Amino acid sequence: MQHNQKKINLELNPNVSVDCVIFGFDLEQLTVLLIDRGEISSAFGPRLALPGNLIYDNENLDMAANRVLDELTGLNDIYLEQVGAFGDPDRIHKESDREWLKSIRAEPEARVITVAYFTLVPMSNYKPQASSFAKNADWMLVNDIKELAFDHFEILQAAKEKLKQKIKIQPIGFNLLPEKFTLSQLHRLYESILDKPLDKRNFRRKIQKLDILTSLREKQRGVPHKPSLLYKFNEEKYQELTQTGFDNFGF
Amino acid sequence: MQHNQKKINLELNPNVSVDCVIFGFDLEQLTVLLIDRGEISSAFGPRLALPGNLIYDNENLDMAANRVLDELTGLNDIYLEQVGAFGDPDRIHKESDREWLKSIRAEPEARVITVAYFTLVPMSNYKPQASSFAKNADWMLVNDIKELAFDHFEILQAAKEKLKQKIKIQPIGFNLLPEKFTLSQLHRLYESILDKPLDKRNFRRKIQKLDILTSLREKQRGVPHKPSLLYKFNEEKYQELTQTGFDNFGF
DNA sequence: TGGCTTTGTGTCAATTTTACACTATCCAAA
DNA sequence: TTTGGATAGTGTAAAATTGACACAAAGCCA
Repeated sequence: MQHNQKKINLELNPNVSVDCVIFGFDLEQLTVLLIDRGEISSAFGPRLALPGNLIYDNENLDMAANRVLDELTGLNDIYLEQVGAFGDPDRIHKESDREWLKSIRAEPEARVITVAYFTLVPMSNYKPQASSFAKNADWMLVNDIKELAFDHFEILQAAKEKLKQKIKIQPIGFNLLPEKFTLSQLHRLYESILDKPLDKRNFRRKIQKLDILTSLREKQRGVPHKPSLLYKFNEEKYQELTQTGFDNFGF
Repeated sequence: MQHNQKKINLELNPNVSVDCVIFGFDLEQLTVLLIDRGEISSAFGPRLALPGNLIYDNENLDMAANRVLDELTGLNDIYLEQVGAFGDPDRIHKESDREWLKSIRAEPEARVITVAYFTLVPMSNYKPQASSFAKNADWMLVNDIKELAFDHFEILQAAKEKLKQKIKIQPIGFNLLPEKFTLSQLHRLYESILDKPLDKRNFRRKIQKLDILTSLREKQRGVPHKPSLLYKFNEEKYQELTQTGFDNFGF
């Protein structure tokens, strides 16, 4: 999908940007989509950054996040949720970041507030294609990331927290797992996001009780061990729970 | 440094504002602090708005929120938590809002993204004093508010949700109740925020189990009914719970 | 055939939740 | 002084939930 540039032909707003934290899951590990800013930024600091850029004056923030993500990585039509606004005046303090901004911005010294968004997608369905000022765009293991441009590492931490909270309150997985999946895969998904081990039997019990799974009369094939039963989501229940949530606490 | 930033730093950033949702509690009901924008805005729409204004180019968002709140209402030194960013291009769509902006802004038509903050304070300790473009500033019952300037009603709803979430996860009340308070007062506090009745006995049991209350050997005086025992917070435990939270769910 | 790997399953004790009703104590008014 | 009005304070039993824990079953492969 190409965005119609005629709709967005006003000026860039020099003071507001959006950044996207796109988490990916490949049935094994949690990753995040980063762009490589190339040589210019490499002299003094990290080349990697979250995909993000200034917004246009006439687009809303959600649209801007989707547009920017598309422009830098080719991913589009993704539902994004807000993490929050980040706007320390000195968030551009690394020398490498300043140099790089000079190469891509009309007003590289302008004060910028950024609004961060996040989501979680199945890696296999989204093959990033770098363009614009992104020299490369690829999934990186979340737990391997130590440093990022600007305040992006801080934003990543905040997004991880949001994701952890979200998974405790809403079902996630519909789009992340294949249509037919095993309970072990769902189990690994939760462990990856919460970043801690969960008891197998207790996990299964809890999930079953939510009543969002339909057991298929079908087994895994070709695995060198006992094959797992396959399940699919009960879409109706799933949607319902997405609305109501399954908050457990609460006076 | 290519050019001198000092001039710019003293200017308002025309594109970014902050708005504050200050909830108040008076041992009875939940209120929110609003400003009256006066006659200019009244011809076509609501006069009431959340306290908010543009940020300066060299202040961070948290500081800006505190400054703006102080300037408009006289309240200061309040810890504010972020709700999120709101930035529809058409958030200034009411005629009354446009007219009003013309009277206070250098660039009344500029696209503005606002970052909303919220907190909860004891009403009795904070007596708002309107100044700047606020003609008046006062506490209004949250449940009575039907309409506000710009997208402030939407912001208020979001802040209410955040507050509900927060109260389920962290102790709130230390600053809201008098040093010595009754369990009924704490009970009303929770009911006001969650906006639903809570069973008295179950509420008391749960609170007691948190072990943050110290029972005093002292009774209420002068009430026309059985006097309540007074309690105070165990500050140490309270601080601890503020850090760790008391999340209950969770795999 | 045996070994490797992962699946799938049940129970018990401890804790937590929910629903529910009556007596005690103070003030004020008669 | 008595009475009525108002709120405080208290316990229990049934149901649901949590957490800890171990072993047999099923498929592949060498």
